[in-house]
Amino acid sequence: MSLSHGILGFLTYSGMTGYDLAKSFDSSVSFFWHAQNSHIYLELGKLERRGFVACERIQQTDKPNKKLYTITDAGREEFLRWLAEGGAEEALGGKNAFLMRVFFSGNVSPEQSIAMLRRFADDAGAYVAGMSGIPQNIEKYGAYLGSYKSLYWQFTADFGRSYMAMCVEWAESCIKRLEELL
Amino acid sequence: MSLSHGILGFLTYSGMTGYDLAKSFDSSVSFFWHAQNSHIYLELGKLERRGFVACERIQQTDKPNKKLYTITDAGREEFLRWLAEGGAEEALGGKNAFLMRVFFSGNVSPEQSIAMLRRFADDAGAYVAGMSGIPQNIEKYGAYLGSYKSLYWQFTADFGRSYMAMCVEWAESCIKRLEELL
DNA sequence: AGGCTCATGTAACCGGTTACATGATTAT
DNA sequence: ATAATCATGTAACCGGTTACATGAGCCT
Repeated sequence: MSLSHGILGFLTYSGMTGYDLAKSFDSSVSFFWHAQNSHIYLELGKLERRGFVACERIQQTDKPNKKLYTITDAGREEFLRWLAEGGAEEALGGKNAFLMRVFFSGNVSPEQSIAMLRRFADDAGAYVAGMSGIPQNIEKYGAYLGSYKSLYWQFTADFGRSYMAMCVEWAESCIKRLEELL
Repeated sequence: MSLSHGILGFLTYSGMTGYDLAKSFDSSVSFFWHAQNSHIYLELGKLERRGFVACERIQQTDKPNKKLYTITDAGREEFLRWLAEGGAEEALGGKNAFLMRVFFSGNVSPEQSIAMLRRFADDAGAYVAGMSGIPQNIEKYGAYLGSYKSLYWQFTADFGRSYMAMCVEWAESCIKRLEELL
């Protein structure tokens, strides 16, 4: 149950609508957590039923009406509890369907595998390129968040870049070894 | 639907029981894909209903009776189709609950974050240590699989090691930056 | 008129986990 | 005796995805 904790996390910054939350996810954590808006609305309902968030209906004349969610004391408590609970395994023991494909690629030709790895390396490169907007975002919202909080944002972005770089290096070395077989 | 394709992959090597498959997953792909035995049995049933595997009941006197599953032509076709379909995004856009925690760690003290990152680095180190048996396994089963197929096994193990090394390096550098704040 | 942003949901489905449940045979 | 290995499953649940469905207001 992690999307709900992400929602609580964003709500510690300020009250938000489901729509706002979807945008926040998209502009800051999307490279390691993609959130469907339908899922966000679902989770907001659950969080409200559990008393972790409160909802206020806001009438608007210029735009459609909306529901503003704010985190409650119980929600804050739950959020901090989640932050403190260990869980490094999550990043380690995770499923990787791509590696499953690599594992069984002995069933296809080196040429086909090279093509797959090539595509992988290119995608990883494109991913890094897609992250280029993050520093701007960090600077933009960082002033509002404060330098301490934005430092952690920076950390996650660094992780993403290191990971992608590692992927590219790994794929290139696999390709080299396969090319020796041609 | 990826466990089912993993099952099909193992069945291209030889006919197996659900029990055998659980052991195979555990001894070769567990560091990037953990499979529950209950789940394996469930998927075998589905695969049989779809005609991708065939089942033969085998009576044994020395051990409990068992069900031997073999891949069908349709299964082989589906397996190759899956291998060919792209999907590099799977390794890239995946969810990472640990990074979610890092992202929001601006809500706790540097000391607490350092402790979390320390644990993460240690866990990553332990993970690499836990992979030490893999080269032996590759050598052991590699002779049976052939050098071409075991090369890909090697690739996945290399990925695991590189990833863990990257994690350790990243965590150490985060810790250093946090220690400057103390 | 057409497309964009704002705004909120429902329903069906699916892959996977957890907990539970059983029982034979072999080795110590 | 008892632990380990061999062997197979069921049921409830849960987090998440996909597809569907709606509609106001703003800008060009």
